[in-house]
Amino acid sequence: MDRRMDCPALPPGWNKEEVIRKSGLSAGKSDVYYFSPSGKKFRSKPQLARYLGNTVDLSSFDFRTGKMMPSKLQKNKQRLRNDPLNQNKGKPDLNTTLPIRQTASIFKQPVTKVTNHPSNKVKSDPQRMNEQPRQLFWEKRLQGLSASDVTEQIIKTMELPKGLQGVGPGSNDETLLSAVASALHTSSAPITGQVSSAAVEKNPAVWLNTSQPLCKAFIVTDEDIRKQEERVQQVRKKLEEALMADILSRAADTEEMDIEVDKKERQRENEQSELES
Amino acid sequence: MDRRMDCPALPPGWNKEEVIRKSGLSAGKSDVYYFSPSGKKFRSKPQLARYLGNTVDLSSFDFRTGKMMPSKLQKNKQRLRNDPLNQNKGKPDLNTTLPIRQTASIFKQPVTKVTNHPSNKVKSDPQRMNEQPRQLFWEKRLQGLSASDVTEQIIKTMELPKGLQGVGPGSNDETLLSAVASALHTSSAPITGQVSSAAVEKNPAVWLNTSQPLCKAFIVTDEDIRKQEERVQQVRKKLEEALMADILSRAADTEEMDIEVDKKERQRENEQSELES
DNA sequence: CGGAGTGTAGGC
DNA sequence: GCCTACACTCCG
Repeated sequence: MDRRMDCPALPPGWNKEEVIRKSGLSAGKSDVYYFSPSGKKFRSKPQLARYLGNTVDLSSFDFRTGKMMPSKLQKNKQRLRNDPLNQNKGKPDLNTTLPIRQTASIFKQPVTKVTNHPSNKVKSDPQRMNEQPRQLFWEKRLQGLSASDVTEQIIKTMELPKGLQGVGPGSNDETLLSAVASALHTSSAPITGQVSSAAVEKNPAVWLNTSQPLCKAFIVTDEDIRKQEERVQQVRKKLEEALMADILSRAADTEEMDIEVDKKERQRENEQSELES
Repeated sequence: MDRRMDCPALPPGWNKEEVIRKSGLSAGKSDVYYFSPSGKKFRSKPQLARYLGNTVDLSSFDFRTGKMMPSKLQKNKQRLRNDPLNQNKGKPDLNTTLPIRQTASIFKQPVTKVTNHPSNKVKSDPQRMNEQPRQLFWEKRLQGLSASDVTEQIIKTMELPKGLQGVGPGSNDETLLSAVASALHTSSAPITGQVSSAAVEKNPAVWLNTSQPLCKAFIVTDEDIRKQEERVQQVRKKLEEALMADILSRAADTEEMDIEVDKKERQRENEQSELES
């Protein structure tokens, strides 16, 4: 297969290509590439995962074949296979698994799960635990960047509440947004802004709090909170509708696949009990 | 140790490097690599042995530490330890072990051992048992190659007896030598040359004997054999002198090591008998 | 396509 | 269980 083929395991519009090496020590081996709907080329699973973030779960995705391989999941959990409590074949149990926040953040976002059992934990990214030293005004490196969705359309910038104001040289609405967004993604500590923002301008080395973004301290009113809750409700409703439509449109394919998987698993189990009897 | 170090157990010019794995499931473990004088990288003992052939005896070589470990030799012979006949600590017994021809051939050379017991065998390389189809005049691919020793010094070419003459297009002394040497290394059949060498030039597809080198048939006289025997005697004497000098120069080190090994073994045996009583 | 770095089957 | 030996990935 030397030409681009559809790849059913990825979202619609993604293609896969396999190119055979013609010479050298590795002649006859092949390289696999994926192409996003907009044509961007991907050469490895980490590269793909970086791009898709957690919009797609690639943990069981086999890059070479382009298929989901349930066997890959067993790497960290050999234990689960014959567990009688575990009849849900590979799908995570939403009642016992801690979820991951479904944003497009480049970092996994912890979710606090509140129930009445003391053993509940918060998932968090261990890579973030060791905080690194930072340059003063390091957020200025983010100037000129803009967000885009998976089809590479640039997402229009966001209106920030009037209460938020930047701090530091050359501060404007764009850098303010970057600074606040970065702070939300890179620390789980509360964001309070720079307390002594007048002093910061005069002697940043002394007065800048590097664990806070380049924005002045601000007040969040009850009214702010109520408005935000309303917005979240609306967006969730839209998400629900989109997910329902997607689930319905895939139902036929998925059902076929599940039936095949079930058949094979049952067969294997039968063979096993025959051996044991 | 993350930088290339000299490795005294191997020929001069060989280096050893140890690299710690930085990430992944095996983080903290290390990989050991060797580098030939020309810079080729070796990642395992079998790979090293394949390259060095029998120019170096690696049977007691410990790949991870880069040292000769006499204890490694005891793997196949726990039984011999307390044998009063066995005072030669780990050196192979030349009376019972079949030797390997000590040439620099890239292939192991079988040695015929003639005694009066019917169970004696000839060692041979199983990789060579399946003979491959060959191109006519395939030896021409060897043009321009020259032999070099382990320190990469090019070895000056060899005077061939006047009786030997090439056959085929563009034949000269260099290709003749390659052809004869290859034949000696790749087949254990007698080398007789091309019988109908005039006919070969006219229709090689019909008259060329591909299992023989591109040289005319020749006569080996008794005189040739006597001269060659004399040369072999002389070279063996030089080899004996070199080996003696080497053994003497290493004696001090080796003795120290052997004493340590013996001490530990005796201690272990004492502990063992105490446990058993 | 090469090669450093990591994964991993199979031997002990 | 750990290690050896080599396959493979990923990125230059």
